[in-house]
Amino acid sequence: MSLRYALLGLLAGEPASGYDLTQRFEKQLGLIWPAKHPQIYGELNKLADAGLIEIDSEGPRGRKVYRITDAGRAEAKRWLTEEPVDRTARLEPLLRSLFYWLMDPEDLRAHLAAEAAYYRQAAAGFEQFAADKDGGVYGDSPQVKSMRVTIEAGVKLYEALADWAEWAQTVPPAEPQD
Amino acid sequence: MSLRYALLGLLAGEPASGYDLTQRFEKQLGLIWPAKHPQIYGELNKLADAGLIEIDSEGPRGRKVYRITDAGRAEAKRWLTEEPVDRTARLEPLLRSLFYWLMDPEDLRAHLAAEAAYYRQAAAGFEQFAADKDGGVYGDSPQVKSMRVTIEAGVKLYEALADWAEWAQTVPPAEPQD
DNA sequence: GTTCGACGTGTCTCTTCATACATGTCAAGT
DNA sequence: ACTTGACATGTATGAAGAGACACGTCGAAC
Repeated sequence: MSLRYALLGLLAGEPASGYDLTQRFEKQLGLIWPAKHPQIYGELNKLADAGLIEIDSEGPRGRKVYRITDAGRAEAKRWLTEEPVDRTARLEPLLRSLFYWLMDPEDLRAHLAAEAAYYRQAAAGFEQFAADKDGGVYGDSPQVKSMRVTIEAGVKLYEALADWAEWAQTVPPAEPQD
Repeated sequence: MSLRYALLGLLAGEPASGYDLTQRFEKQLGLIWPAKHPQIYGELNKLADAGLIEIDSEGPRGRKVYRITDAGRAEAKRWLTEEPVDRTARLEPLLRSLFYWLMDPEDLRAHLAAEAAYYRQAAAGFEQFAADKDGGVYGDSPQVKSMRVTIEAGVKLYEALADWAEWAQTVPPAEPQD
């Protein structure tokens, strides 16, 4: 259900086509809410049928730019204020860590090093983004201010994971099991 | 696919029934990898068909205790060392934060306070768990050592989110939009 | 003129997961 | 004797999501 609101929220910021939105998911939203084009196009059609968005203009190659409607804006706001937050997290890397005792120590060392590197780099990516925002590269519209808050969550989250993976490397390995 | 390995990993630690495993997901794993009983029972039957687990004993009320097989242990190890880590994260609260600019400031304040409280409490839960482990309540088997590592991730992660939600409350609200 | 890469929208199929429904057992308290 | 709550395992249905397949367009480089 969240993808529906993600699209609605993005369109509340500015009109966009399915292709535009797919790019944004790929480049910006992938780390917090991934979505592929089949799902996006499908959901856009459902949103249009429901009258929450409408076609703003059509362009070359069948491009359809959508715009949010008043009903859509109201629905987005309703979601934000009335729908309970879904705090479900599904973190495969943490699930794996529960079974580290099954791994050979050398494999585990390599694994944790890769984990730390990945998370540190992801955090750095968010930080770069934050620096650009703070530097005014994107202006200071309300949307940009909210995005800055989201990015801060990304920084803190991925740094926490990087710190964890580094810390885990200092924990003495258990005897290997078979 | 991960649930399959979650069950395999848990059974590598000790034999358990579907009911036992459901309880563990509810009480311990819910915050990092939720799973409900229909999925668990279904997956257990598939694992048994594949010869990765087998029935250890049967008890009252149709209770079936499963035990991991050698093939299952090998498969779990293969997963841990050969399968690429899936670092996909899908965090609805962070997605929401992207659209905070659509909310009325007073609603947002209340929302962030609730977020901070929730994450702080979740972190405290993990910390309590960690303290028990460190206090030796659960012994110091290799499984417990791994779980201690996982718990540390939980602590760091949820504290990061709590810090974020508290920090976000200090960010001056944007002008309300309609 | 052709080729190539980005642009652009869609369908089909399969897996995963959530929710509701369905069924029955056993122990303990009243 | 009866009721209640925990124990215990399943099925049915539908939504969400991933990956493959499918089709067509436009601009730029060669």
